[in-house]
Amino acid sequence: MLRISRLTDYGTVVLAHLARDHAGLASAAEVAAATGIALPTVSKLLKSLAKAEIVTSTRGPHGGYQLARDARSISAADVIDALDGPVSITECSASDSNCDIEAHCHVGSAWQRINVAIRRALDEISLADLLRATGPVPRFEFAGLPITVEVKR
Amino acid sequence: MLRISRLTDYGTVVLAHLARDHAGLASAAEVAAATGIALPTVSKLLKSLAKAEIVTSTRGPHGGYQLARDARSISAADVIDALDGPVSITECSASDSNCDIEAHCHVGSAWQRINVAIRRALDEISLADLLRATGPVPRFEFAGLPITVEVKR
DNA sequence: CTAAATAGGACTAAACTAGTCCTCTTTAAA
DNA sequence: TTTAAAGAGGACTAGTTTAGTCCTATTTAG
Repeated sequence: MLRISRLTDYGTVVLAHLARDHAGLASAAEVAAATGIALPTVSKLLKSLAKAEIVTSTRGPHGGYQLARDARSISAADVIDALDGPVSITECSASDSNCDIEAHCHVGSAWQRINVAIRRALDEISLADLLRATGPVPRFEFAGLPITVEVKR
Repeated sequence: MLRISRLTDYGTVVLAHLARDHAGLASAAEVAAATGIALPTVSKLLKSLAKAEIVTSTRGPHGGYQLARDARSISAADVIDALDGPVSITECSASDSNCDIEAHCHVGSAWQRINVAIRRALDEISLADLLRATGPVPRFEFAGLPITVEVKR
């Protein structure tokens, strides 16, 4: 597993549409038509994204949504935060840790370190990067060893 | 979200116990007592880990489990694969993609690139690394920019 | 032979997710 | 000033997933 929710995935598709069609306002209905995602779902997504200030909304006739800032200033982490809640790889890396086995746990900090690293990587990936069909594959390092990235399976 | 399941988290705790207590066989009951995780759950975890050849099992009285190989040769990705199924950040990055909106999707490859990168990072983190309470925080790079890792929120 | 241990899988309850729908508010235009 | 197009906010439901338990079979040391 270790996956983002389908809504977050759809969210990036919706944002991608707004970023491409950067002329201005697009209504939820327009986005739904363009992306093939059901209107109530698009509407829900855009409302969440507006609340997170990733898009701005305009009410009334001819209203709609548009990106609140440049696509390069919107990170994958922003989108995940808005739609899936904060990234935390384990329950105990979330703030309200009430872990039953904490007293016996010898691995807590390790997952948290991984979490910070993934988090940071997602912070650095912008919507603009997501839009580029081709481009550099992210590179990771661990413990000082550079790692070249290839598809493995 | 973007989190591993609680079972996988517990799995690392169980493996940590086996790695620390490297004298040899430990029964599921012993591990349960040492970790504070309920016996049926520990048992289930160890069965899955045995199937994935991360631990070896010995039946009969005085039987139990032990690591199948050195803790440095067991990666976080191995554990996640065994307990959570293969890592794939979105549904369509899994092999059996049957995405309804594929025709409209402009972001597919991007998540897959992120997925590969996270996957690769998890491949490089060993159980031995997880056990070190302190140690280097993983570093990531994206698009050639080195990123220093700090706790951000 | 017996008992300690794992193997395998069925099953249930709880939690979470996705998706829909309803009512209210805002606002442009007739 | 009225109307209708749009978003805001939230309640609700169905479906899926996950966690956890339990039962029966198999293996094997003593």
